[in-house]
Formats: sequence, C-alpha cells, structure tokens
Amino acid sequence: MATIRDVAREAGVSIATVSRVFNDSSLVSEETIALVRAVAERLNYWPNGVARSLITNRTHALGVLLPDIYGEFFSEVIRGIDLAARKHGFHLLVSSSHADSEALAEALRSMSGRVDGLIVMAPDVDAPLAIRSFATHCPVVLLNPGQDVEDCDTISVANHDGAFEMVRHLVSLGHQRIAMVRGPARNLDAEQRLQGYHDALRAAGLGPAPALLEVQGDFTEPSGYEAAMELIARPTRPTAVFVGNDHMAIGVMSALRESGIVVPDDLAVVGFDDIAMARFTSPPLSTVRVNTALLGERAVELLMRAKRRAAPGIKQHEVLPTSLAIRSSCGARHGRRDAAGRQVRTRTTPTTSG
Amino acid sequence: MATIRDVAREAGVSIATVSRVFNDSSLVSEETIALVRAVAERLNYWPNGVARSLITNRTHALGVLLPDIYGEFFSEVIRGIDLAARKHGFHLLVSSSHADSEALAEALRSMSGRVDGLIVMAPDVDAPLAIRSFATHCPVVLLNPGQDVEDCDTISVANHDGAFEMVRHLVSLGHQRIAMVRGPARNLDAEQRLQGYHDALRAAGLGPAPALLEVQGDFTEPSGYEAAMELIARPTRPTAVFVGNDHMAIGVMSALRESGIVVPDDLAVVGFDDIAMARFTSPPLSTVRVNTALLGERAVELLMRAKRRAAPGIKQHEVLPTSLAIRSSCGARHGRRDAAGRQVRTRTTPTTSG
DNA sequence: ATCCTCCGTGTAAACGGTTTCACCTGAGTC
DNA sequence: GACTCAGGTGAAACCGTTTACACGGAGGAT
Repeated sequence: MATIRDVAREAGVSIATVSRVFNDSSLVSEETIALVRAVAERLNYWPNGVARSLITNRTHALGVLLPDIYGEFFSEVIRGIDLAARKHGFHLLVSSSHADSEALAEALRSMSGRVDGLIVMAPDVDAPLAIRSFATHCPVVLLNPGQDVEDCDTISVANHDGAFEMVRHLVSLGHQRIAMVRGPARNLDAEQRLQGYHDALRAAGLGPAPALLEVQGDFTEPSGYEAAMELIARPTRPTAVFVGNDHMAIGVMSALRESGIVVPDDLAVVGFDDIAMARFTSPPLSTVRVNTALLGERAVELLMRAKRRAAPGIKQHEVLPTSLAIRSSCGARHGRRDAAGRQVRTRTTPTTSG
Repeated sequence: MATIRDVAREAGVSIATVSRVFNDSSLVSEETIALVRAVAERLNYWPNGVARSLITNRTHALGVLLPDIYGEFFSEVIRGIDLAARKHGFHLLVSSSHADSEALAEALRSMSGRVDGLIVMAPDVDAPLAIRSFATHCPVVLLNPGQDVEDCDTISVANHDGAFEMVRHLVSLGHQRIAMVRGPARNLDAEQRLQGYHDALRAAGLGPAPALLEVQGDFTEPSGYEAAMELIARPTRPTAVFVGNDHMAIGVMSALRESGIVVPDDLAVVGFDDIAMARFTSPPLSTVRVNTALLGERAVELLMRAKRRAAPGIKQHEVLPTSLAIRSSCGARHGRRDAAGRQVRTRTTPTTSG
C-alpha cells in the first residue's frame, strides 16, 4: 500500500502538502493540487484511516454493543442506527457479546480509542462500572437501560404508557377479565409493561392486580406457549390476554390453536413491539407499535448532540412514544379480513435481494 | 485518558515494559507485572486500539458493506457474520449504503487501513474496480456476487439447485402447469432461480419454458401481489406457482386470498429463502431453505483462511447448499395443521428483549 | 530601497503504541 | 577471576498521518 511519503516523493513535494491536498486545505495552489491528485490516483493512494484517527482523535465510527443473542428487534434497531450514522458519515463498529459483565468490559476495552461514541443495548445489564468509566471520556447512549441511570444519556421505550393504552383498549372492547403474560423478572421493559397493565386495570376500576390472571414468561416464543397452557388450565379463564411481547404472543396463539380456542372469539390476544411477523399471524396480531428503527436513529442523534455539547454534566433521557397497531386478534376488527389483508400488503418494507 | 507514558512514569519503569505487560510477553518478572497491572488499574489505563493497529497493522475488525436498503435477509447474514467474527475475536465495521459505485468506492476508501478483511454484499453491483484494487492488499469475500468473479473469494447460494429441487417437488405432487414469478432482471440470484425452474421443467418433460406462465417481479412484496393478479388474469391458469423469493410469495398469497383463490387447493404456492415469516403465513409457506446465518459464518471463515493462506493467487468459490422446507402452501402436507403449529413453536430462536 | 503582508510550501514534532537491539546484572562454569 | 549466558530492562526507531511553526519570495505601501 502506498503511503503519503511515496506520493510526496513521486510528486516532488513534501508530505505536508500531500496531506493538505487530502484535507481540502485552501492553502495549496491549483497546480499542486492537480499534480498530487494525479500521482495519488496513479499510486492508488488513500490516507490511512488508522493513522489519521491517531493524530486527529476522531474515528468516524460509532460503537454498538449488543446483547448475546439478538433477534428481529435488535436487527431493526441496528438498521435504524446504521441509517442515521450514515447520514452523518459514520460507520458502525458492532460487537455482540456479553453474557457477563466481564465480557462486556472486555468488549468495551477493545473499543477504546476506536470509536467517537457508543451505543449500548443490554437490557439486563445495569450499566456496570466499565460503561461509566468509558462514559467519562466518550459519549455513551444507553438504549433501554436496565434501570434508571444518571451517568449516561439514555433513550427508552414508553413501555408503561404503551401497555396502559393497550389494556385500556381491551377494556373499551368490553373485556373485564384481562390476563397478562409477563416478561422475565429483573428486566425493566417487562416490569414497566406489567406496571402499565396494573395501572390500566386500576384506572378502569378492575384492579387491584389479579394474581390468578398473571403468568410468567421470558420473552421467548416457547415460554409464551407454556404460559398460555398454564393460563387456560386455571379455574377462571380470562376473555383477553395482554402478552409481554410479540414473540410470546405468537407462542400463545399456537397454544390456543392447538387447544381449540378461537382467537379472538374465545380469547382476545394482544402483544407488544409490533415485529414484522405480527401482521402475518392468523389472525393478525394486535400489538403495541414501537418504531424500532427510530429508536436507533434517536440514539445516534443523541450522540451527535452530546459531542457538540459543551457541558458533559447534563445528561439527556429520551422516551420514545408508542402507538397501538390494532389488527384482528383483539376482536376490534373481527370479520374484516379483507381490510387486514390489504393492510398487510401495503405496510411491508421491500427487500433488495433474495 | 491515561497513556502508556503515564503508567510507565507512575510505575517507575519504561514504556517498553508496560507494553510488554499488556502483550503477555514472558520476559517480564512477576513483580514488575503485578506492579504495572496495579498502576494501570488505578489509572484506568488500557492500550489505545488505534495506536496499536497503526504499528501492528492489525485491527481485529472486519468490514461489512451492505446494499442500500436491507431487510430480514441481510440482518440475518450480519448476525451470522457477527457470531463467527466474535468467535475469532473480531469486531465488525459495518457500512450500509452504496446506491452507485461511487458511494461504494467512498465507503471502501474510508475502510482503508481500518479492517483486516472485507465482506461485500451487493447483489446488483458487479464488483467494480474499487473492490478489486482493495482486494490486492486485503482479503475480500463477495457474498452472492452479481456475476462470476475471479479476483476475489466468493460465497453464494445454490440458487439453481434449490429452484430445481423445489420445482421437481411440485412435479412430484402431480402439478403440470407450474408458473414462476421471477425476480428483477440483471440480478444473479433471480436469473439462477429462473434457470433452475426451466431446467426442472425440462427434466420433467414439461419444457420448454412456457412464456405464458412467467411473470416479472422485483423481489418486493407488492410486486408479488401485482404478479399474482396478472397471472390469474391470463387464459391458462397454473395449478402451482414458484415464486422467486418469500417476500413476493407473501404478496402472491394476499392477492390470491383477495381473489377467493384457496391455497393450496386451487393453486399451490412456494417461495425461496425461508425467511422467518414463512412459517406464519396462512397456510404456512413451503419454500427453499437457505441457512442465511451460515452464509455469513462461512464468509468469515473464508476470510480467516485467506489471511493464513500464503499464495493469494488462488481464489476460493464456495456454494452454500439449500434444502426444501415443506409446509402446507404446496399441498404436500395439506390438512396436517397441528404438526405445522408444533413445528412453528420449536423452530423459532429466542429473543432477549422486547 | 526598506518594510510588511500574504501566500505557498517545507521541517519537524506530535499522536500512543510495538519491537529491535543493546545493556546490565547475577549466576554458573572452567 | 575471567568468561559465558540468559533473563530482565531501557533507549530509540518506527507505524502513517496532521499541524504548528518557520521560511522564502512576490508585491504593495511608505
């Protein structure tokens, strides 16, 4: 690979001049620019990014730390991040990872100096020391932090309000016995959704929280299946069930189908997240829509703002609002299959390849 | 941020010694190691990755170039890449983009020196000059290259064979008039699948290719919808349709449902890719399974091997085999709904969060 | 003619590490 | 006691850039 010295020698100028040409400095004469550019082209030269970063202390890269296994939700967030980052001319340095906090610290260390900002998505991890110390010299945004954090900028989903709205919707459809399949304990998303559910019940005069109508899941599809089986085996059967996320809701619907329970006639089912699949279940799943890609986009914007910000003391905490995606599984549109089919057709995003 | 000099001064040793400690050199005494580690911990020091890369010429990062818009297919490939890269201790430097080849060249340049290897996914781009010149000084793997390429390692999907097998399966179910919804012209995936379809028809004694049974799409869901509408309006209606990818197949099935055509009784439908959604359509979509994550994983392995390889002259071209995912939409399992439901439940990968 | 400015360019010092080589010391050998 | 040897350490070169500063020459003002 040709270096700046090769170009300088070949063009008969100093390396400083070559550097100036590639940094659009206005102090170089037209002829010199043309000469240097020509030589660079011929030698197939381009400034080495690493060397550049070392001296300028800017890398034009954002770090992204993902949880160990990630599914559709995270893919979508990454896409949002990527799109936004690209707009600002940034790459993404991605590292999935991090079962334990030692693995996370390790990943963090190896990002050290390589990124201009960091986005951490680790819903179970409560921002350990490693992240905080990283945040002292580099802007960090926590996505869906596992707990309330003061040391970093954060951006999170309006879990409580989304759950509240959805349960209120079920109430408005006439449901009185509304069950919930909860997410994993110690997961903030799960806890906030549960809280929203409780609050909505209470607000509707249906509370306090009916323990017999709550069942535990862990955000995976199989756990939704098990949860549904457990729920329908209980003495008091609900008329509607609010499931902690869409993956579990799909499991719930499989279980119900196998048990001969018709959705939504016998039991209404609603989820949370609005993953792409939600539109394709039968019946299509009503769910709380989270603009996942926007979540990533906002994270990038927050980082960009943090870089410009003079006082690093003040941290920002953004909440991304949700909306209801009402389809057929809750019974609100029951029977209007065609409309649902039509909706399916127009909402999907195109793909480039196969 | 503390530098190596700070640690050296504080510990009363030279920077060389500190460096050795952090590179597990065996030539340092136990006491010195302990001392340096302690000081480093106290100062919160970790070697700067960029400076390290500059001198060692290794970055522990792989570049990933994506097409402009990407959907589920590419997310899945990235996940495979990420998983495999992580196993080797590598990060991913991701850059989506690249409508035109100038944008691609730009992205390529900014990766210059920042990565130890590069994976390019750009199905429409025919490996322009920029990629080739990059490949002269850094291993490059092309994923699903737009054409046959000799200059780089490549890895691609067995499009022809997958299509061939699927059409043969349809034939074995007794279908005689099998239509095809093609992918975009000039897309190699699309062309190879078309070729497989033709060859299978000919092999079954049903060829040559029936022009009246072919209709054009562009791999998007709406285009599948339009294609189906066009197809059923034609005089000779097929009994089965092989759709170029799953996204279009979903569009096809919406169109058929709206038109009152029952799948698979009136018309069998099969797709290609086995995207996650394929199991959730009604009826579940029979399709050609591509192990997408494995595709990414293989790409990483190829890069790792290329780095070890002495002679850079010999390029490898790997083909990833496909298999059939037979569900209900082709009629082969018609009526066995429970089994399908069960399958759905066990195949899905879990997600960590909501 | 002298002095200033301004423009274009070169020199050299960073940036934060790794690594080669030389040096020192103490132990072992004859 | 001189010599070898090996283990531990430090000095300095180097990686490929950017950039502060110096410098020289042209041109205008005095």
